[in-house]
Amino acid sequence: MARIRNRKNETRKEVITAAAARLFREKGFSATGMRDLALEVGVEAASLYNHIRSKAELLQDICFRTANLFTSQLNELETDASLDALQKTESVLRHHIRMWVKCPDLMLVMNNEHKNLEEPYLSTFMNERRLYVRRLEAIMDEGVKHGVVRPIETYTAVLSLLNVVRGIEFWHRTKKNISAETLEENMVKLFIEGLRKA
Amino acid sequence: MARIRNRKNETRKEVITAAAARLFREKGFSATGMRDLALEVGVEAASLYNHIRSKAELLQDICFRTANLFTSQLNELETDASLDALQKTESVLRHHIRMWVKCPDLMLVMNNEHKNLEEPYLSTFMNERRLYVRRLEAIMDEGVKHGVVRPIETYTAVLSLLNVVRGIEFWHRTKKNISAETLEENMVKLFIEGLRKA
DNA sequence: CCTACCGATCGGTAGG
DNA sequence: CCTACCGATCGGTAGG
Repeated sequence: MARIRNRKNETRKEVITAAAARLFREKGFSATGMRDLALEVGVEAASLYNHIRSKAELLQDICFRTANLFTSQLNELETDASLDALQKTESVLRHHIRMWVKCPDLMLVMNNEHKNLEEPYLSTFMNERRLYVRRLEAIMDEGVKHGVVRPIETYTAVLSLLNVVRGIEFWHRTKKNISAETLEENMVKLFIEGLRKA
Repeated sequence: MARIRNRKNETRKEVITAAAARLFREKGFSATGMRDLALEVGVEAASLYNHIRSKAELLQDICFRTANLFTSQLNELETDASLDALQKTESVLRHHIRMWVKCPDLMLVMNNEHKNLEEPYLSTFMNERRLYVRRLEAIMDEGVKHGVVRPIETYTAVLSLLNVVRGIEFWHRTKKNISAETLEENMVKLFIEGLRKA
């Protein structure tokens, strides 16, 4: 029994989740009503429940599926022996930049609204995030040890990397006259040059 | 008629506002109920209204009073002829770091919850923020022109500066074994070295 | 996918 | 600062 798909080949549930991400971003999870969401999708509120289990489930989907896009990139990267630690760091940074450029709704909801997750999802999410940070730290530590990264407190550097890219939200709003590619190159240069051992 | 103050010399309204900032940070503005706030302060919900006008007013206070701490620092800095543009940038960065270290609740609520402001406050806030960004851009542009800042797209650099420091939220949670001073020096070095003309 | 509706909770007020 | 309470709105369900 094939699911009904729209022109963009999305199932009804995917349409609802994308609309939810947009609204959760704009108004916040808690301030977004199921009636707002229904209006956005073009049905009555009660009809949403034929496709989703609850409002909470929408947030879980958004947070965990987005987080997985980062974990899986890191999985591939860690096993790549052709890159040194600074190159790996740059690759992670570029992945973050591209995600912020491509799907700011998902990134903002994951970053700002995950606190609305219910247990046990909240704890799982926080643990996954902590682990991700530690893995990045390990890469940078290796870079310092091998002399490609300036001797710096790598914990601070990881926190900085994860957050510099949040400026892209602002860039999205104003668009400016600068392309996504230029933005990426500028951010990479700024950050990686701050990191590179002279 | 002197207002009643507690041991920390805070008026009742100040106590309520500080508690509100903590809750708005933890749960978000919309998910925080006046009954939650009342519980935190130790009174009944109805009693809060002897000190504040509305829930919305609490958010306005937090957002605008915090924003003003940045505008006034910038006002002083701009008229200081003894500093070059890179030194001014460093001074702004240090101010941001110290604010995130000192009052993370205010910083997080201002940054994540200002979207819940009602008009005309929302527009006023967004305009003030846009202006602040432009003033920082002007400082960095001057730095590029005078050859103290690496020739980079300064808009990107400003967005980066405003956001690198958000990592401090994470630092607060874990504490690690690194002091606020070390954190500040690390962040400043990382960012300013990325900016400085070689 | 809709109409009709539920119990719970929301921000806030009246009156003392 | 409290008790008592209001209308509105919330997420979600029943039944078709």
